Amino acid sequence: EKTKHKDGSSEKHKDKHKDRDKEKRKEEKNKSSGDVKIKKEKENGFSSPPRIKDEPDEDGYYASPKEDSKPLKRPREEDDEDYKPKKIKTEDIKKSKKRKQEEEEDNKSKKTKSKDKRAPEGDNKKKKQKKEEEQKWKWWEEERYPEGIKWKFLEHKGPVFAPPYEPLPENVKFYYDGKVMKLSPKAEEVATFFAKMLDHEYTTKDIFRKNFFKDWRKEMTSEEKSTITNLSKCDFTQMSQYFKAQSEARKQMSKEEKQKIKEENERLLKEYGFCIMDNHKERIANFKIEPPGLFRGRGNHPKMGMLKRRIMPEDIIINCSKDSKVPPPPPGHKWKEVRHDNKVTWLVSWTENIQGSIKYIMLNPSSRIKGEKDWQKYETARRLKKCVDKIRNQYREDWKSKEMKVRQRAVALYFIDKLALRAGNEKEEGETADTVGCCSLRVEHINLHPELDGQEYMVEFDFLGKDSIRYYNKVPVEKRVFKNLQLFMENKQPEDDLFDRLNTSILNKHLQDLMEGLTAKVFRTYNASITLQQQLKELTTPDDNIPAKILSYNRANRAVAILCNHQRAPPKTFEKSMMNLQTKIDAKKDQLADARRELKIWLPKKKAVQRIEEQLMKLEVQATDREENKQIALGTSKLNYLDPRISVAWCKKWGIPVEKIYNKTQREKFAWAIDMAEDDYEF
DNA sequence: GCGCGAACTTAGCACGATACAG
DNA sequence: CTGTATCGTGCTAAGTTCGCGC
Repeated sequence: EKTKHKDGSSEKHKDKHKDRDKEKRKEEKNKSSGDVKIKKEKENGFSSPPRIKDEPDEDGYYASPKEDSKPLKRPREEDDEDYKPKKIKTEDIKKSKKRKQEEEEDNKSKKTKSKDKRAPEGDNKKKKQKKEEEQKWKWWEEERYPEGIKWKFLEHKGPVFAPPYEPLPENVKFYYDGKVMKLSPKAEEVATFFAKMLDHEYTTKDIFRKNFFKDWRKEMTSEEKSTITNLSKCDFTQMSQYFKAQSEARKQMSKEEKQKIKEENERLLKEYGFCIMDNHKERIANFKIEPPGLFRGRGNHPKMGMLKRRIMPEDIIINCSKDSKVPPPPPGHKWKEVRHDNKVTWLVSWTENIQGSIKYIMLNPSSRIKGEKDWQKYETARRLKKCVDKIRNQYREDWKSKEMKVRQRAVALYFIDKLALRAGNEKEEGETADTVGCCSLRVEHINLHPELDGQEYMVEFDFLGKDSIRYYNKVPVEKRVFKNLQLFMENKQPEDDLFDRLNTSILNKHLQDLMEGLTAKVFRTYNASITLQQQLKELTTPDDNIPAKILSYNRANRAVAILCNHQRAPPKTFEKSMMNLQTKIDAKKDQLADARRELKIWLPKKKAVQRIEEQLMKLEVQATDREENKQIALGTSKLNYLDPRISVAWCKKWGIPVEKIYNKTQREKFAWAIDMAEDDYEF
């Protein structure tokens, strides 16, 4: 009975999606065809990491032998316990009880040994060697604040505003309907935004033009408004050429001029790029306010072309501590508000005019406040590791449930787990591009094949996900899942929701019951990290040299990127650069042949031959790596999904310098992991 | 339980800086 | 030394999650 659809559910959804233009959507992003598809299929084995291997081994897992010798002072989960009693909120107390049972033993063995760094209020180290100390500050060895409190002291200089508009020189003309027309400053500024984009394809798109023109007219004087009634009669070519010349001139600048600009940027960074948070100087991520311009969303965005207005001090909310020096607004201006909220991490905020959402200035990933959160994220994923088998068994049971919503939840969770899909919140139609995640999948996004490519129960996914990146995948599923999907699709239109009894809120609430802190995205983190760990084990050959090992690392990384569908447009110069590399390889081969010939005559050349062999090998590895990486982006997973301790441990185990894996910025972000992970770290 | 805003993480791309080849 | 390929960074859009008020 209960598995039947509610009456009218189909109707409701039909209505909701009625004017979506399916065809356009399909066309939108076909860049992900060909190679990626093939690779995806080839490496699909990685999509569902081998379950058996992942089982935590009861004894060895929680306490790794090395842990004792480490001054790991703040085992996260323990700390939580410490702080919980102080909390007032009933919900937190409930949580803490639950957690106590579940995982008290985790990290138990980690002793807090080193004595020097405890005091958080900046003691003896405050003054002496300040710079060096700051650079090396190991926040991960200090105590955390109780949950909810983000800082005690915060001082900063406020944001850097976009440079003011510089009117065009007199000789740069704008023509309307063939006649020269002098625009008012405001109208001119907006016109220049359009002129700068003239070469982009999207200035030819109807929506873009319509949105732009509407917003442009708002900036015009009434006279301009009455004259300029048709965008197609506007001639921006002189403006466009002027800007091209400008950017050309910038490139041609002398060394001194470039140096001057560089110095100016450094000055800005020094002055505005840092804040003081709790006795430490921390780098700010985005201290510059976004300049005005024309909005270009990703994919087929209904608001493309709209004017992103200039942000003024009067729009700005400053957040800092009461006892700090409040940054002064620019002369003649006032802040919208100054507040002192230490329950949040941002320093500056304003409301943006396209979606009406709030934008923030926050700290750099290397900061304590971001790093702690990142660390915590991976600890949550590791907790999932401990109970993932139970959860998997549970959702498999739920496939048989009498209740439709339980079945839908269980199938959705299966997708999230197996395919690392995103949760998929509902989106307001007409506000953003039409993209979906798991819970918001529609019937039209999947195709069921009882048999395909020689496999049974195949599901073919084809939809646009975050950033309108296409997700295309064919996966075999269990019979029960297949049957359920058939049931969910019964009597529905293509534009109806596949999971009509489910949304992210319902799903996450359920997950919360399965494990504290569990949400849909934890599965992505967990599966990404466990895949990396498992792939590294599988792919690393002990006898390989360093370049070959790094290729293995990149391949493991790639498996994750494919799992998470992190694509990129193939670099514009890809073919060319591959050819260059091939040329080099051929040259190296010749050189090797020559050297070998000489060797026969003159034995001491042996070393030279070896060197050339090594160089050749390096080049070949590089070529393979590049080819395999054509449309895969490794950065996103490396930065957001892979527990850095896995990579650090791998580097230590095989004697690979960590610089080969992480560049400077990444090493700063992952300083905590580089410092604490030993070669035997287990995710 | 729902809708909504706030806060914070995740995302790809453009472009400038840097390395490298000629 | 200069032009070009590659790499790193900045930018900011687009997600997820949480908590609040009804």
